[in-house]
Amino acid sequence: MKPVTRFAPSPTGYMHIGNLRSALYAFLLSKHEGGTFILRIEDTDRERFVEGATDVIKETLKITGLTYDEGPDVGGEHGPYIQSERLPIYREYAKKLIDLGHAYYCFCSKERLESLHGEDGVGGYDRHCRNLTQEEIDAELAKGTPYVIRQKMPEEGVTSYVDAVYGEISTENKELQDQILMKADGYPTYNFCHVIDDHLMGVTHVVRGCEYLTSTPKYALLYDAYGWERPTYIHLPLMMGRGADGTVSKLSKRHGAVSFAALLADGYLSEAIINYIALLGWCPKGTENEFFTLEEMIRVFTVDGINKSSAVFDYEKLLWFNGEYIRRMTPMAFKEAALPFLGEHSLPEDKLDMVLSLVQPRIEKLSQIREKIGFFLTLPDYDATALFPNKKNKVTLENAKDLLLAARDTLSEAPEFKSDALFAALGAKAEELAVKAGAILWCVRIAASGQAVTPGGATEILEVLGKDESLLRIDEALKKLS
RNA sequence: GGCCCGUUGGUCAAGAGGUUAAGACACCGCCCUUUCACGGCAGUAACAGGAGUUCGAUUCUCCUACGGGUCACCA
Repeated sequence: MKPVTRFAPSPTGYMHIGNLRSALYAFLLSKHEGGTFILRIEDTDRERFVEGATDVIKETLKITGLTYDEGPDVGGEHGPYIQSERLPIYREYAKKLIDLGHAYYCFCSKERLESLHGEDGVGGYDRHCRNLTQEEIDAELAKGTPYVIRQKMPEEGVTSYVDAVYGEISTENKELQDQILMKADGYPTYNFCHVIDDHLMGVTHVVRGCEYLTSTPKYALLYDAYGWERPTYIHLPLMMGRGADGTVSKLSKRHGAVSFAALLADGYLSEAIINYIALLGWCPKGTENEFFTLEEMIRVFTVDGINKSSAVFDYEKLLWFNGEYIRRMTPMAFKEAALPFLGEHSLPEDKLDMVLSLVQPRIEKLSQIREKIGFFLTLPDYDATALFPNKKNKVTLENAKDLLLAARDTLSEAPEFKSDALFAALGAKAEELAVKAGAILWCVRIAASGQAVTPGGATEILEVLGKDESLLRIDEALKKLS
């Protein structure tokens, strides 16, 4: 039987990369064996519902290439795929569970429930309504008392299941709370509806974060109560973030950009993000390669490569991955990706292409483009006495002016303002003056850019600037040096 | 606090009783070079601690410590 997996996010308005990784693994697991990947929207919390949030989810899956076979917009034989549209189903199954003796009505007020909790907020339900008589239940129902439906946990014994990653997980049944299955507002809780849906949708492998590791026995019990076959559970190690104080905890906003959209906006590439998070908690067998397309991941993905211990999200390494991906882009692809990050500029098309080719190997995320190319647009105010001297090229404040004057002569006579030609001409000039080519090139580059570190060498910068602007900038430098 | 899970260099990680304990990021050095970056080469750095089991434990068991997760009418 081919595996059926699902990604079942809540529409919270943004896609956390931890969630995205869960989606990725679920996708890879099913696709590795040609199975089915389902998208299901878990929107049963009406208070947290965010307008348009479902679109964010769909958009993210589209960009990343995690195409789902069944879901809200693509349909499928197990729909609807939005939980708020499945309410009658949950009611039916809740009723059935009561009849089966594994659930019961609870009429306790929220006030009463709160009084049960200690000052630390920890404390469970005292099962007050667990043993109401049918008469008492009917009376409350007739009165219209608001109620919830709770799962009736076994009072003794042990419930265990085998997780594909963590192995056997056992819990004493006395540790299990009679958790709420149906809320007073008629909506189901996650604890209930995800089980119903997973079963009804034929999900064979439940892939999710390991924050569910300890509550899964309760879900397993639900499967058992209905007489359904339990799915294979695959809990994933958590993605952690390191705070400024050095402590680690579940990756959250205080650790930096954690939503897929925020990462994109910061100039990270979708492919790089996917590649990086794939390797956070999973390691392909039999290869040291770290670069994978989605197709390659599908081919090599196996559950036994999934790690048990949580992993700290390392922005440094993501940045490195991103830089690698940027360097591997075709000039055309890079241009397309870079355009939204360029901002206002006056570069003509041909010059823009050259600038981009200079910048592409030197940035690690697209948002770094602007600062890199700023000097092309306007010459920064710079301190000549600090920038010109350079020991390696034997440039001093004293000879810089002469070198620049010589360069100016050469450049003003240059028939063609192209990098290669200028490089040759300046080289010849250096030879004539018996100085290192580097000396003259250094001076020119500083004058042309006004900064010590630039994308591209001196003559490439000159070509982009053009003859007039280049000479202007050299004159400016000469003024500063005198 | 109860319960559950985890622990290999700063980070991600390979490893499956006998290895010089891989590799990647970061860092450091050198080379290349028209600055920087890229690229190439080299280097620093790890099995949390203690008991067992075993001829032999990073690897198996137990304990401790530390870290994390979970105990909602959130998912």
